[in-house]
Amino acid sequence: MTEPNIIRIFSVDDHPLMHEGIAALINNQPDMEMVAEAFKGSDALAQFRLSQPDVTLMDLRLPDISGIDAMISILNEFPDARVIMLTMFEGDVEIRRALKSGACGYLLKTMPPKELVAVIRRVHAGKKHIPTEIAQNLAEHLGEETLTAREIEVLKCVAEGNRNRDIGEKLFISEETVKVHVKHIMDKLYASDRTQAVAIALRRGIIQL
Amino acid sequence: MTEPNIIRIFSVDDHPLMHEGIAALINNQPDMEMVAEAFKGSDALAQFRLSQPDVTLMDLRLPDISGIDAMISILNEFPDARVIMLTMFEGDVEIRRALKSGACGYLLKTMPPKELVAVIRRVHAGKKHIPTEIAQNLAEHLGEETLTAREIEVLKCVAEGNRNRDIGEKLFISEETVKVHVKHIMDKLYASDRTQAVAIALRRGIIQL
DNA sequence: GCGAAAATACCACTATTTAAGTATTGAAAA
DNA sequence: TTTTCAATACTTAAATAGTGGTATTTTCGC
Repeated sequence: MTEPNIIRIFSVDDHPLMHEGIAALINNQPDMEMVAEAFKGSDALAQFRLSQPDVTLMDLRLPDISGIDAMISILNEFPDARVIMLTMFEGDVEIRRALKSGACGYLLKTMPPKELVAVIRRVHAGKKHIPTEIAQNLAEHLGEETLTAREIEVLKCVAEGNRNRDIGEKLFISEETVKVHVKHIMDKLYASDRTQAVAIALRRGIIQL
Repeated sequence: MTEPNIIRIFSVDDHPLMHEGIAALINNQPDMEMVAEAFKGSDALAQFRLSQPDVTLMDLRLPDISGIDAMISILNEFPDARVIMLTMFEGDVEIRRALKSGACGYLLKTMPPKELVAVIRRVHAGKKHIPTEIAQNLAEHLGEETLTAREIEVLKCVAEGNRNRDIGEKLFISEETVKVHVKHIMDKLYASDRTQAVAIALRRGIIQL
């Protein structure tokens, strides 16, 4: 039914125009074929089941669930699925999470089309691929400690303008404990105060608005 | 040289894939034609001069200068240019600035392709177009006061984690004056503290990281 | 089970921010 | 030209945040 040696591609993206662009590019390659499209994370698994693609291009930011979670649900059922994360730009935290969760590549949408098809071929051949641009960003924060789940919870409250006392009440812990968390957060993010901590966390994708 | 009644379109976007998508869409329309492309804001004016398009699609976020500034430089030389701002999503401040600077429309990249071509036709016919989605967002912040240039300067320093005293030294004003500015900023943004002020300003596009 | 890391709590102290006023100056707008 | 707005400066007092300790409990990986 399908020709041999044709790389079957599935694209998940909520931007119809980006879909068009990717499809035009893919279908111009003699060794590639676009076999399915999804616009929402919740449709991705079903579409994957139907089309059984060789390579999946997954947008990180989707209207319903995160592209990473959509990928995880696919990998859960199809452990051999090869997924390339395709995104505008996110902080190092998202990249790390995507790779740790099993992504075979992580590409910026600003890349030249040639590079995209090259990476698709590499990934299809069983390799992993991270562009130097992104690898550099990863390296910058390599030795740095990551925030714990509790610290992120606290940081979100801080970003909402809550006082330490109110954060304590919300999370059912004492104000003193909140202070300790905030101090650890500032230390880990190299922030001089809570305000800069929030700004840095937003830039790095640790929290979102 | 060019057929009559064909809408000549110029696209400025730093995403090659988006370019492809837009071009594919445009060239599929019987009454439209893609006549030029630019990937940087600094190239936009020169390309415009060469191609003299009917409608320009301008990405807000470009690698070098802002899409708004690129549009302004075009409108400066060609006051009748019709520019549609095309973007992922930005805060209300950017939208306001784009429209005030002379944009004929402001579209989200998440829109269906049909809508894009419809808006291009409307704009080409001399109308302005803002989708309800965006109009709503604009309305939300309608009566709210805008920050002065000085307040934005101060706010940027706040976001960088500076103390009021240090901000004063940086901007050559007294710490007391900084306090007044910060107070006004918080009042205008309905923030309970400087931290939330920064978070809100980032979301609304008043400052960027 | 052991050791490490995380979350919790308390104390005491200092630094900083925030509130709520008044007031002067220059520039822009009506 | 008057009026408004923005920026500037000051004071006082209270609230909040940040620092540096110690210590207990739980959870997780080895």
